[in-house]
Amino acid sequence: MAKAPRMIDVAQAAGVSPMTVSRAFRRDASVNETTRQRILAAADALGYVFDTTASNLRSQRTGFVAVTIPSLNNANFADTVRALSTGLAQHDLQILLGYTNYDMLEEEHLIGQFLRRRPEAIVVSGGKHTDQTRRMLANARVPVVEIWDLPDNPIGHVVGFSNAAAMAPLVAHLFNQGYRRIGFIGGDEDRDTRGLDRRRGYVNAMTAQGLDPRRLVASGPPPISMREGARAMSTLLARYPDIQAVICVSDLSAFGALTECQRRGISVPNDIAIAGFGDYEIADIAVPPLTTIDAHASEIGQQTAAMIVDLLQNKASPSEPRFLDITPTLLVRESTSGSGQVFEPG
Amino acid sequence: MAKAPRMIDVAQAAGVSPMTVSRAFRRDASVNETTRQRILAAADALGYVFDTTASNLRSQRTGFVAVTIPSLNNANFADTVRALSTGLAQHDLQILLGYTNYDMLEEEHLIGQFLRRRPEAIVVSGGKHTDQTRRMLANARVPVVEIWDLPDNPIGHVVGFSNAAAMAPLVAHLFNQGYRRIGFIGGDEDRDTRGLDRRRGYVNAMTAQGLDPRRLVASGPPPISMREGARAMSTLLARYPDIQAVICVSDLSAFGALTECQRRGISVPNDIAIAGFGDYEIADIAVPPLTTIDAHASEIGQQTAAMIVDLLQNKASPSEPRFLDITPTLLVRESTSGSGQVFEPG
DNA sequence: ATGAAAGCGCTAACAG
DNA sequence: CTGTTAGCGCTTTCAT
Repeated sequence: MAKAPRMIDVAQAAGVSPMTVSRAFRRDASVNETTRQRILAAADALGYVFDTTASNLRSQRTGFVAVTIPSLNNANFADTVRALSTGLAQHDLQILLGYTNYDMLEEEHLIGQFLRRRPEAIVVSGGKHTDQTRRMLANARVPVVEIWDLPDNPIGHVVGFSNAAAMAPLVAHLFNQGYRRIGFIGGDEDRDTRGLDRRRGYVNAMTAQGLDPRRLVASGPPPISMREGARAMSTLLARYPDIQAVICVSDLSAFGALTECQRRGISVPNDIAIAGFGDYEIADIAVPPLTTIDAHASEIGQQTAAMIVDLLQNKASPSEPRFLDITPTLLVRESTSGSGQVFEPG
Repeated sequence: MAKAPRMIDVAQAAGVSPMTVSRAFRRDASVNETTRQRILAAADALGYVFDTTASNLRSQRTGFVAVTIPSLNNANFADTVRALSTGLAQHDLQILLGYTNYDMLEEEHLIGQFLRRRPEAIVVSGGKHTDQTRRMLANARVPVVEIWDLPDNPIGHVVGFSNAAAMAPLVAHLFNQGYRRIGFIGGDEDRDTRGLDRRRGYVNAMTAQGLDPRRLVASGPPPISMREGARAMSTLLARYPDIQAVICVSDLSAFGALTECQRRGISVPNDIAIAGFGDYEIADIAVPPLTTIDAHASEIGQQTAAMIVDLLQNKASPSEPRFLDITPTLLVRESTSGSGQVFEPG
């Protein structure tokens, strides 16, 4: 079993210099088409595999984009990553994916590891990070994009939305439907920053409507689960028997809450209305379908990819931080008595 | 804005040679603890970030393990990847994750790209690949592990189970419960190889029990969705009105089927029994809870990580291909009239 | 425990 | 369109 062939072996086999082989393996390079074919054939015959490792060092470009998300197993983040990945792949950029498990220290560790691999851009979920993480990102000398949030004090660029503001149209919708005693399930864990933001948004919106915002039940630490949603619904029913409607931090807990109602013979939406967040498939197919908020996960990924590609192409002129607000959309479904129309928040 | 510091800058600041800095940045290296502290302090002061890119080239080790899965947004694969990632991280191995979108040509492309990055091991989902992919993997000079399947003709190592054989205990269970007219939803798309295997397993098991295995309905191309499960249930009810029980290729389609029954006022399991595959959270929390098959997704990831770590440590002696069968477990729940006990298939 | 020399495999920069 | 030279930033190897 011989040693793996290198570029110089291909060059010799094809009767050219290594430089020409190098050019032949890139798209933009100016190599005679006939020569190129001969080189690729020689490479194939030898079983040559291009060594990105050496290329990266010499060219000072890795083609990596580091991405951290809280959880791998979350349809929303998966959609964002998929769109991001697709958009980046068209420009030969490859995602280096890490999940933080909703832990800012884990994120710090991941970012530290990723930076050593010299990514060309960095994407982080959320706007809350440890000081050390902020420092590392600020010094990273590559574009940083915070997604799925609208941080007060962004590190670099932003593609996201306000998790707090997103709740207002939903509270308004429930109010318009006649609901007054509206509860909230989820988001009292420090780690679940987006959950906390939604909870805060609920409190603000309720207060603004002159309603009592204190019917709050935790749904356990992230990741948000259906089971915890069901348990929280139990607690809510015991603690606030007069409850008329409940907003859940996620469609997963919302569905869990719905099942708890089913088990108890409580009719949704006749007895209690339920709404979620995220427009997961379960929300659409549940019986009854759940009112929810579409955060446009794919579009966040798509726009982030576009932004990164653009930033890398114009890297000579370090542009201003960009701030892209992808406003979520309220989807009214039967679980809150609606008739299925879509409201774009004002 | 000065150039990013290199190892030699840290060496000068700490009054040592670059070689000592290099050693200080690795765990096993023999560097005086005082010196090490001085070096790390100097590195910190300079804002030095270790360059893995150069390290990779010189040491001919990247720390990458390439992993391809069909879909990012699938709780089973996510669980496997999480366990795999955790197990590998303890040995400074980092996953390079790609998703094939259930497309063997996409897989081929991904593997080709990944090989250029010189991964130290490769993990692929399933045992069906293009010839070109098989060739690339066979020539990769690193361990290859096929997971989530038990291929007839493995490329290298295997950690998985027979998707076909997994169906037998479920068919037997339904038979024992008295069901005879049992249908199957899912898996007639070429791309969905595991779905096809389960369908084949259903046909085999039904035939073995002397039952009619022809009540089959497709549930569309992967990824498997709840919506398609509901649609397939409609078709099944129209086509085979005498149906008593239905096995679905996944818990997602099983839940979709359940919702279709709910919409039609069909009682599960009184009128029709429903079973799924994968032990997704939805199966446990649905009303009624769904009988399913736990494929032990996390354990597959864990065992794969352990195998890779072991193979890399003993790389001097190229061992025999290893073949690890992680037998799935049948979980009987209310949706098939069971009372909740667990059967380990004989 | 530390250092000096050499080079991993490719490509930037320049030349023609 | 193609070639030559040098070197990316680390670590292997050998020495002390």
